[in-house]
Parts: sequence; C-alpha cells; structure tokens
Amino acid sequence: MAAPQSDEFCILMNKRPNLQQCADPQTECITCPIRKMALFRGIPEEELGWTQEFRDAQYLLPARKTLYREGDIAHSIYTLFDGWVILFKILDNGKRQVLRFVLPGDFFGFQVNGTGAAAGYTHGALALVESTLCAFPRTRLRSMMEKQPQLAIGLAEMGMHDMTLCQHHLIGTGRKNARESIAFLLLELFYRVRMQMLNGFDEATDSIIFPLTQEDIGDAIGLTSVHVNRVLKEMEREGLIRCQRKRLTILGEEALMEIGQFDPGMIAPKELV
Amino acid sequence: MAAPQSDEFCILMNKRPNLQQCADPQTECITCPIRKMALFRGIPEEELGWTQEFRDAQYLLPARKTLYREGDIAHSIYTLFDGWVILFKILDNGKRQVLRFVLPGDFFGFQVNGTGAAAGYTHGALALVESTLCAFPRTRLRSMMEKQPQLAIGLAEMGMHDMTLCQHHLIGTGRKNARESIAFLLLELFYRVRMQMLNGFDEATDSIIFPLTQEDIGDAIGLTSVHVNRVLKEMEREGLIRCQRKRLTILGEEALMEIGQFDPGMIAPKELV
DNA sequence: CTGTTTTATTGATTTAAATCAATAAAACGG
DNA sequence: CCGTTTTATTGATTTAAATCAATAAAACAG
Repeated sequence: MAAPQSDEFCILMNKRPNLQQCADPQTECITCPIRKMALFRGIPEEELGWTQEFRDAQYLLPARKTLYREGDIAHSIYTLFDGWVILFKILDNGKRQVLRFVLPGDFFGFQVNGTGAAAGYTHGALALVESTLCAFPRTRLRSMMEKQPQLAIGLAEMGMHDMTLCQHHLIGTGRKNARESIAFLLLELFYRVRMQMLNGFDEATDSIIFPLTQEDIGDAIGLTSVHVNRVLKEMEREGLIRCQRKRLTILGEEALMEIGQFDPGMIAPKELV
Repeated sequence: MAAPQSDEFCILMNKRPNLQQCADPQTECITCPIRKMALFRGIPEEELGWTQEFRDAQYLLPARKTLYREGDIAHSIYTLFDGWVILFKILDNGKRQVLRFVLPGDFFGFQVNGTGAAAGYTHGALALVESTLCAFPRTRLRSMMEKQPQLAIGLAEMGMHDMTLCQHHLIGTGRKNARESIAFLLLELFYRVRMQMLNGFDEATDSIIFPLTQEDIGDAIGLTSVHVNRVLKEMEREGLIRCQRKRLTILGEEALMEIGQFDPGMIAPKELV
C-alpha cells in the first residue's frame, strides 16, 4: 500500500495533472475483484504482497480527461480498475486513430519509444468516463518480471490478446466496408463489456453502457462521424440495434454477426500453449 | 540437434506438405548469426544448449508456398532464419488482409485459437521467396518459459514490437490516403530489411530485394492492386522510388518520410523498461 | 526456348465514403 | 434552470479509390 503523497505520487501528479489520488482505503491487490482477468491472474495469493508493494497507488481520472499524451515521459504503467479508456494517436493532418479500447482489467501504458527514464509513450490515453486506475512504476517492471516469470508470461499473453484485437481492427479498416466494420466493432465491445460484467456481479443482458461518441467510433475504424451516423441510423431502422443516450442495445445479434463476420471465440483471451 | 526423420519431423511433414527438412549440418543455435535479433537474444551462451534441444529442426519452404492456413492445427512455432514470409487472413468475401511481414529473425506462429493440442492458427502463412525456418514444438513453450524467464520477457518484447507495427498499419489503413500509406510501407520494409542486413554482413544501400507483388502491397494497406500501381507509377515519375524486377530503390528518402509520416525510430525493436 | 500463367499497366466508368453545410438534440457548467 | 458547448442528424455535392476491361510485360514450367 502506497503511503499517501509518496514521492511517486508527487512525481506522477506533476506530470499527470488530471489525476486525483483515491481516498483510503484503496482496494488491495489481494482482494481485487478484477484480478482474475488482469495481469496478475496467474500469480498465487501468497505472492500478491509484492504486487501490492510494486503498485504505486490508485487514481481517479475524470471523464473526457487525458491521462497522458504521445511523447509524455512514461513514469507509470496502468491497470484499468474501473471505467473506459481509449488509446489513440494524432496524425500530422490532425486526424485521430483510436488504437485500443481499454476495459476494466486491461493493462496499458507499456508501449514506449526510447529506453530508461527518458522513454515516452507512443500514443495518448483518454478516459471516456470517470475511471479508476492502478498505477505501477515502469522502471521496476523488468526486475519484477525476473522475480516472477509468471508476470512476463502474463504480459506476453495479454500482448497476444491485444494483438488479435488490433489485427481485427486492421482487417476492418483494410478490407471491410462501413457497415461490416461497424457491426464488428459494436459486437466486439458488447462482448468484451459483457464478458467483464459476467465476471462475477451481473447477468447476461442485451444492453451495455456505451460511452463512445460517433466520432470515437469513426476514429476507431477510419470513417467520418457523419458516415458512422448514417450507418447506425440504418441499423436502427432495420431493428438490429438501438444506440442512444450512451447505451447500446443489440437486437439482431445473429444478423450483426453475419454482417460483421464476428465470432466471439476469436476475441477470447489467449493463452500461450 | 534434431535427429533426422524424428517423430516431430514426421508429424510436421504430414501436416505441412510444402516443407522440406534441411540437409545436415543444420545451423546450430549457439552459432546462429541472427540470434542477437531473435527470440533468444537475451539468453546467455551457456544456456543455448536447451534452446537447441527445444528446437525441432530447420526446414526449407519454397517460394510462393503456404506454410499453414488459418485453422490448421498449430504444432509448431517458427523463427524465420532466411527469406520473407507474410501472415494473412482471408475474409468471407474472399478478400485478403496481410497482417504482418515476417523478416529474418522474426518469430511467428504463436497466435492460435483454442488451447492445447487442438489449437489452430488464427491466420495463414505464405513464403514470398524460398525461406528457411527454425521450428519449435508449441507444446513445450510454456515449460521453456518457466525454465527461462528471459524467454517470456523476450516474447513480450517482440510482441510489443509487432504490436507497434500493427498499430502503424492500422493508422495507415484508417487515417492515411493511398500515397501516404504506400510511402510509409515502402520505408518501413526498406528500413527493416536494411537494419537486418546491417546486422553483420552488408553495408548501407538505397536498394533492397523486394519480392512483394502490387497485390501484396494492396492487401497490406487495403487498396486494389490497380490503385497501388497508379500510385507507384506516379512516385516513379516524381523520382521518389524505383520499383521493378523485385527490387525497390529509395531515391527520395526525405520526401517519402514526409509523405508517409515515417520516423525510423518508431519501428525500432522495443524493450520493456 | 516456348507456350502458359502471373503480374503490371493504362483508360473509362462507377461508387462508397468524404466533405460541406445547416439545424436539432443532448450534455454540461455554473 | 439557462446559456453554452458538444454531439447527433440529414441533405447536397464532391472525390478518392474501386471496378470493369483490355493489353503488355515478366516470370515460370517443362
């Protein structure tokens, strides 16, 4: 458990003005409800002491605030405890590409350019809704992995999962049309959110909280928000979905799967061997 | 060193009809010239005995032959020793998306659906030119990583590198036009090939062997071969490149970098911390 | 070397999605 | 609650790239 106002906290707050440290008592790693899906899932209970020690603290990031920008010095890596974060890159022409949707249990912030203390994030990170983050100092990651090989294996496995998602997004932007690509994205997020909810404290539903704007969707799959709107409206008219007031309802799951060429199995977390 | 016609060899040959086992003497891991860039780069000399033992054998895959298809049972993971391989996915509509260009020293074949012996590759693999592969039995990967944490760290780092490339391809298909996207791809491959050549036995040059067809390029960045041709011809007319007879020459490196928004640093291999 | 297949090239036409533009509806801050 | 900002919606027009089509050139197999 990090001491309130630790050195690491102060460094982090200087650089990450949008963060607020959570009030004690913070969630402890050993009782963490999302642990079984997170980076430390393979690590036995009795070892979680050092996980906790490794962790800096929990922070709160308000809705629509930036956690870090591309190029910012990368002090920390993060696990999303609660909320919804997007990782993105801004191009020279001002356009934005969403690289990843981060959901609770997901690990992020380890992709950097350069090495050591000067390493900078390769992308930006933005909260779509108020989010709670567990921060870990980046510089200790390697020694932690050497102490706990399971951590490196977990990181490799999570990397593989992220890679699969990234490749599916690439297939979407590269070889699917707007309708197919949108159908896939909606189902992917629907399944990922629901999988995470089912992880204990909620039951199956055809509806999820969905905080993306149409521009966010467009920036994820390479379309303008205008065109995303037209396709979503058409899908609503066809009775496939309902998408309003930050809530997405899947009405024609089978039809959408057909359109988007989506199979839930392919986005399941991966295991090495 | 694998015994000729080992069990593993026989299993592999039944499933991978295009493979030919290399004649002895095979390259040994301990003297492998590409080791410093490959998965085992962090592993000390004295430990490479088991790497060699872990390895099944070296195989030859002829040009334009398929190593495996999506869904094939994944017996092996591979390091490309020499040649050029693409990983791809075929969509329901018959279109193809190239997911990754595999160059010597790169590791591939670990992305699978399912677990254990029934796991199937998530993508297909095709040699663009005659290629030499080192094969490792997939089922032993986890125990090997547990024995050698450095291997898991290496895998995580390579995964991160692949992820960066995949994200750049996503940015290309999502938010760049044909000209920008092609400029980026040509430079990426030019730098990756040259980096690998410089790794010992060749000097800087403005020209590389480039076995991609215009259709391969199009399938990598989501364009038709017709449109790729028009853009390449235009770039040739402008004196930026020369691209013919399976050879690519970069004549206007600065201008191409500007067009493609390419920075060599961003495709450099990543280190965790 | 020679017929066959694959790949490259170029023009004419169509189309999916972008752009431009103008409200309407929601969300937000005080 | 109220003015302001962000997001959604819809129509009209343009455009980058796809599609269709027809050689030319290169690569390949025997």
